[in-house]
Amino acid sequence: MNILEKIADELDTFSKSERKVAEVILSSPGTVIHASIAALAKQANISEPTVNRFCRRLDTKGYPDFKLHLAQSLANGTPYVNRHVDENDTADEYTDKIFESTMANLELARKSLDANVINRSVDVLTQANKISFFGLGASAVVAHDALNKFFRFNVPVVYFDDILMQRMSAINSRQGDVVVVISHTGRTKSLVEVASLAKENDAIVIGITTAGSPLAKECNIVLSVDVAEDTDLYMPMSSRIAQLALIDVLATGFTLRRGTKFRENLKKVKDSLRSSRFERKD
Amino acid sequence: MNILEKIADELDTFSKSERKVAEVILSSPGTVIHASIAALAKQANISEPTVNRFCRRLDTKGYPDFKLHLAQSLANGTPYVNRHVDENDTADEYTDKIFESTMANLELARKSLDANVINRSVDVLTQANKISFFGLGASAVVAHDALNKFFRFNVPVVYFDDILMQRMSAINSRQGDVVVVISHTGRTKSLVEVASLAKENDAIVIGITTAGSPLAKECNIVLSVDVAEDTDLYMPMSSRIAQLALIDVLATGFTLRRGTKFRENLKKVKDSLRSSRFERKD
DNA sequence: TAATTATGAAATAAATTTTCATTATTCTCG
DNA sequence: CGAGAATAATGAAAATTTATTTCATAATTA
Repeated sequence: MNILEKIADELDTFSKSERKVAEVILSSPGTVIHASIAALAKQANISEPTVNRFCRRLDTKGYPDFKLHLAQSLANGTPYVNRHVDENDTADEYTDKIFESTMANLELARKSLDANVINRSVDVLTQANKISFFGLGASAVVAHDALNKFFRFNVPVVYFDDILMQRMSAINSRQGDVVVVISHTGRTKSLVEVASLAKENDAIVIGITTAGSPLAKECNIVLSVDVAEDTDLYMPMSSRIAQLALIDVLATGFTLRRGTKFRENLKKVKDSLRSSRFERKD
Repeated sequence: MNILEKIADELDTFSKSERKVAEVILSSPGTVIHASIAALAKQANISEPTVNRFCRRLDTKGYPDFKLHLAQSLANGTPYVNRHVDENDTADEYTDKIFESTMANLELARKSLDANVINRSVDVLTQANKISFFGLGASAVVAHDALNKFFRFNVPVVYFDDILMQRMSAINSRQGDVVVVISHTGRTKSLVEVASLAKENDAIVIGITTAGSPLAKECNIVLSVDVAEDTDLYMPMSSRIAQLALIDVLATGFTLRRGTKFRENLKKVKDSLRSSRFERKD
């Protein structure tokens, strides 16, 4: 925990003199980090040893160490945090808030990912005869993106955002096929059914969803991506971006696993697009 | 600027001994903040006054002050930077790198966005009779996502990722229509044509693309999103995520502009999905 | 009122900075 | 090119500043 919060938190447990220092620190931490122990003691009208004891009480090694902690708390001024858009925000404000929330959620998502599961997913994907990506609504976008990426790998890959097509495709799957089912909540009935059908037909089912959800239960491998609830404006926002980053991770793992030759191929795919583009003049 | 970056930046301008300290600091800044000036001097095989002079050179008041700055630099974690995936990275490593690069690029994109342009775009979008989103390849995913969002607003909205459909749609556009054309490079010939056609037919064309690109020249409004080049593995990665965040911003701006009543409507749309979902037990 | 805890003055210790002499480097001019 | 003056860089030691410990006293609690 941030040392400033800690001070605020333990304010009641301090002795009279300690509280005096605490208050001085809380009221202008920015000044304190440049003050000597003598200056701070004077400002708080207490003695230097008391300041020193105060520092130790907060699990620091002494005054200089305490200042270090304090400086770090202050530096963390604006870590990326989920900040909610407000009715009266200007364009500048809501733009910042959305970007920050997105970053905060990516950070969260990153922490929640398990490298072992990613490794296993990559294993499975590299060995697949055919890869299918299924999603609905916002998750359809993620599936669509996955198609775009994996399509370049010259692997049979399909993507459906239509319930019926998904069902039919799932029913027709067979051993060696991999089905990636994407749903943030993991509670969309038809998708859960699709996952279950694919599994019954011997496909390996990878779920990009919340751990413990009904969908997760139907999957062989669950890639769970934690993000804060998408409360803003009732639209999925951060969750899909975290999922997209995960797709990038899987695609990257795939190419790394396939080796150098394979990556030269990728370059060819990219170059093949050149003629459809205006040349760069620089 | 972060003092660590500053040290790295000015490395050439240092004297021999100063460079020694600099290197020790850069290689393990976390240790240094807990070291005394004597310890650091010894570690770098130089004298204490040299360390002191080094600190002053970096515009700090002395060694303790320098440590404070250093601590603050460290507090911000490792600021998100573009780190490229390496051949031999483990799953853990490439996952981290991809997430970090993504966040770094979001930060970049955020800085490059102009609130005025966003405001104008939102103005135009809220007044549109019909909104079209066009993109190809990776940008089709972004257009797809935009459809998903704007569809909820109960506005006529379409999305095409097919060149011919895009052309036809563009030709049929009329005054009051808004066409949003998405392309990171802004050099895809057919999309530039589509933009130009739409403009000729009196639609307002908003481009989500790089400033100064051929596409940008055909647009009435250019929302330029700067990101570092997508060099990794020859696939668009960061650019599309920045674009998606921008779509979030536009959608948010849209709902804010439309007012409270409108947002209640959104909630209804969301609630209408409930029956297709498994209930949450908690 | 005794026991405990909190506090500060003074002494000590530690760390940092300054001073200054020495050494290394760069520049100038023959 | 090279000697030597000028300048800059460096470190040893002293001085100073800062932090910590010790211990006696005051305040609080039991």
